[in-house]
Amino acid sequence: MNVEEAMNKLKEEGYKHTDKRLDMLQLFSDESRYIAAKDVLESLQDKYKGLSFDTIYRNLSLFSQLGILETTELDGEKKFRFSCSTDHHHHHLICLDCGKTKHIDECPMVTSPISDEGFQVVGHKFEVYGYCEKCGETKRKLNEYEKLS
Amino acid sequence: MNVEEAMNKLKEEGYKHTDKRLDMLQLFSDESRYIAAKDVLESLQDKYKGLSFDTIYRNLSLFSQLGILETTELDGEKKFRFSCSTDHHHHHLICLDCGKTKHIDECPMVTSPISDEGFQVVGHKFEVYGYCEKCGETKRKLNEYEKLS
DNA sequence: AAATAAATCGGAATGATTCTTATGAATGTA
DNA sequence: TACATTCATAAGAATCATTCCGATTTATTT
Repeated sequence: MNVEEAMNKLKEEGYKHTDKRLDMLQLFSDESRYIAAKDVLESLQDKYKGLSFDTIYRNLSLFSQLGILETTELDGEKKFRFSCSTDHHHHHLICLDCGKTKHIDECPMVTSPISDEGFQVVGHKFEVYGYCEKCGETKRKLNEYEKLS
Repeated sequence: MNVEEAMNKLKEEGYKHTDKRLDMLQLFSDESRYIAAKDVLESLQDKYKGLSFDTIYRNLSLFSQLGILETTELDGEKKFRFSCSTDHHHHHLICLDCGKTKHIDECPMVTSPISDEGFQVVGHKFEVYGYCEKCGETKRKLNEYEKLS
């Protein structure tokens, strides 16, 4: 999935092509990380001065419905990222600071699937959390600084 | 961990013993399921007429800090359950309707641990979602009913 | 260019959670 | 037991993310 494919999908499904939608998709396509609604707004409100939260949320939710974006819930916020183009099922390692992700190819539900007669299984979530190199370094420096004062 | 141990832990750490805390813990100990703050309030406000959300949230967060409760975020809400007494690391299968849980003994981070030089890993989440027997049955019946009308 | 259906704005409404301030309750000590 | 101290609580205000609504604007179709 890329921006062009996503825009085509929108048109196919009867949704309109707008500059805001294009820019939103471009934003996600540029970064392999989870982004919250407020960050999307922030990125675009220079270009679109009256940009409303409603527009952001409506489009994020539309994009998710259409499979253009993946979503997760973290730290009290819904976060979104461009759907990975790899065609195999996978999970992510996620930076708790900046949302940056890395693929995890193994899926526990594939390697040792959970099934239970008492439960009808409909989905699963496997996420590994940590700090990416950059954010880890920032934390280390801040920590050092704190110790000085 | 049981209610008594939890109350002892509170005292050890300098927190006071109150009836509300006891009842909250009792509520969790009775049920092996994830419960949201509003449900805790609902369960206790017959007995404690002026019971405030603040009390619930403050205590839930205290219990979590002390390791008395486990927590997860689901459907836009923080949910809590009594810490499992088993001493080995494990995960849960969770009913999306009522929060009921079942243990999953296998952990993907143990069977095939994820590590990455670029990321400093600090945690992970593995949850399987579904519907328990009871809620699945309810859904089936509702569905049938919808078709009739 | 006009018609129409969808998208957007702006702000109000909602729902979960946290904060604040004054009051009340539990514990330790005399 | 009485008192002081410290923690816990109530009530409601404040905050934050998210959704909803009515009026207006824009993209597409004709």
